[in-house]
Amino acid sequence: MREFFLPVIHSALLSAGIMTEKPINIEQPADKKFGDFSTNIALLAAKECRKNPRELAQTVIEHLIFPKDTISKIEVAGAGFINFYLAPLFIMQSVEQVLFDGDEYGKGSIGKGEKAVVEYVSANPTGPLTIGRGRGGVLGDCIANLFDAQGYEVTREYYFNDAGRQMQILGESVRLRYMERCGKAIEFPATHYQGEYIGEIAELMYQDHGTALAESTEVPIFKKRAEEIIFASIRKTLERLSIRHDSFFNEHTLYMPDEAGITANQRVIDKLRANGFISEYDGATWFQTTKLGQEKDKVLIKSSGEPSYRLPDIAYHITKFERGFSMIVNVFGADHIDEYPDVVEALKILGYDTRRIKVAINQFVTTTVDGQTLKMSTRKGNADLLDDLIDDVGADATRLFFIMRSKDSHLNFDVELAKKQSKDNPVFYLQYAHARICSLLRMAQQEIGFDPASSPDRHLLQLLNSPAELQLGFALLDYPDMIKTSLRLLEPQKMVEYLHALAEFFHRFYQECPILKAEQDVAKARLFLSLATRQVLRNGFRILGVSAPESM
RNA sequence: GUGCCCGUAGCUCAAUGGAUAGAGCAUCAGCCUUCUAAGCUGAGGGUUACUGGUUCGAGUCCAGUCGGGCGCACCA
Repeated sequence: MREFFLPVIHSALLSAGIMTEKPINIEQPADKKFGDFSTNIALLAAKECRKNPRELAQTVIEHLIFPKDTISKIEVAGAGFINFYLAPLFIMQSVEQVLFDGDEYGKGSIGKGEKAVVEYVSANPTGPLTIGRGRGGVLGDCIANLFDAQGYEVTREYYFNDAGRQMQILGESVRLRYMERCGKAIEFPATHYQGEYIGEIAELMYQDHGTALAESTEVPIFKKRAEEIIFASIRKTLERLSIRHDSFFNEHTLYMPDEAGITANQRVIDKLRANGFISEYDGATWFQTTKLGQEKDKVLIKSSGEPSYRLPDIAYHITKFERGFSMIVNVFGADHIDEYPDVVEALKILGYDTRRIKVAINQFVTTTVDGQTLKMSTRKGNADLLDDLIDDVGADATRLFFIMRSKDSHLNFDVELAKKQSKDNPVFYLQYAHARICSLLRMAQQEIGFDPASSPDRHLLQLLNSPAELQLGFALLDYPDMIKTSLRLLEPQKMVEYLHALAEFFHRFYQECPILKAEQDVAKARLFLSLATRQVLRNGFRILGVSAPESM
C-alpha cells in the first residue's frame, strides 16, 4: 500500500509548493481510530517550511488527489498527522485480488533478475544436528523463502569442510571406539567426540570389517565412513523439517590448484599482499587488521602451513561474487559473531561491493520442560539433539517455535507448550483457523452449493461492511507489505505475528458473522472472504514451511 | 578487560522515532438446542533496569551505570 500513497502525497507536496527533503513515511496507526494509514510528513517538514504542522497538513490535504472510491475520509489529527481511512469496498477488493492471484498473492518483484545465495546450517559433519543449529536452519530456510517470494533466483547453500582438524579428531574417535569394540584396551581422550553415535559408527564398521582393521593406525578410512554416515543423518534430519539445500560447497575445493596451479586461498593472500595487508611473523601469515583499527592481526596461514578458517572463508565469499550472486545472505548463530567482520573487511579491500552481503545472526536456544531449563551439552546425553525435539513435538511446532521470536532474542523453547493441542499453542491456533475454514467450505458446498472456483462481484463485496469483516479484509490487503517487511528485516517472526493476527481476525469474524445461515448473497460474500483468508493463510504457511491441515 | 545481543505486565514475548506501550498464558467474569468452544467477549495487572542527552515527539537514537547471554585461538 506504500506504493499507493507515495505518488499521491508526493504530487500533493509539489502542487502545494512544499519543498522538503524529508522522507514520506506511510505508517499504520496502532489504533484504528487514527485511520487505516497515516503520514507524519507535515510534522517532519514543519520546521524547514517555518509553518505550524497542523496548518501544513491541512494544505497538503487540499492538494491530495486519490483515485475514485478508494479513500473514505482524510483528516488532520494530533500534532499534525494526516490520517487516511480506506473505503470499505476498496478494502474488500482485496478478496477479489487474493482469489485471482491464488498461490501467487503477496509475491513481489523486488529481486526480479537477481540471483541470491542464502547460506545456512553449514555444520561440519562431526555429529548430529543440535537444537541450536535447528534454529538457524529454519531461520535460513524461511529467509530463503522470502527472497524467493520477491522474485530472486535463490540458491540455498550449505558450506562444509571435511578436511580440517575437527574431522581428523572425528576419525580418530571412531577408530578408538572400533578398537575398543575389537576388545582392545583404549584410552579415550576428553578432547575427542564423546557422543554415543561414535560408538554406533564403530559398531557398523565392526560389522563390515570384523577385526580386520584392528591393527591399523590409518585414520582416513574411519573418517570417511563417519562423514558419510553423519552427513546422511544430518540431511535426513533437515529433510524432516523440509529443509533442502540446492548446493553443498566443500571448503576443500578452495585448497585445490586451478589450471594455473594456484589455489583460491593463495589468490586471496596474493591480492591482499598486493594491497599491503599481509605480513609474516612468528612463522605465520597474518591479515593486518591492525591497519583497520583492530587490536590484533588475524592469522590466515598457521605456522604449520595450514590455512586458518578465515582464509578459505574469504575465498569462499569471493566465489559467491564470482558465481554472479548479487545478494549474499549468511545465516548463523551468535557464537560466530566475530567471524564475518574480518571477511567483509578483506572483501572490501579486494574491491567487492560488500553492501550486497547481509548477515542474519540468531541468538541461542534453551529448552524448558516443566519449567526446568535443560542445559545443552554436546558431550552428554541426547537432550539437545534436533531429531529428539522433532520426535517430541513434530516438525510444524519445531519450525514455528524457532521463528516465532525475534532472532535477536534468546529463544525459550517450551517443549510442553509445543506439544499441547490447544489454543495456548500458537501452532494449533494458526492451523485451526485454516482447518475451520476448510470445514466451513465443505459444508457450504453441501448445504448451499457454493462453488469455490467462482468469483465475487462488486455487489457481493459491498455487502461486507461490518467491523469484523473489514478488519479481516484489511489484513488480507496487508499481506504483500508483510512479506516485504519480513524480508527487509530478515525476520520471519514478523510473518508469524501477522498470521496470528489474521487467524484471530478470522475467528472473530466467524464468531460474529453467521455465514451459512445468512441471507443468500451475504452468505456467498462471507464465503468468498473466508476463501480468501484461507488462501493467505496457506501462502503464509508456505513461507514459514508449516503445513496447512484440511481438518483437525 | 573488550565486541555483539538482550533487559517491557506474575510468566513467554510484541511495538518501520509517533498519538492512551500491546498480545498470549496465568487470575477473575461471561458466550455452544445454531457453520469445528482446538473458538469468541470483557476485567484487573506497567515509573519500558537506572541516570543524563538529542528531538515537536524516545521502549526505540546517543553517552554512561547496573544486570543476563554469546564470543574474544596459529578451533571452525
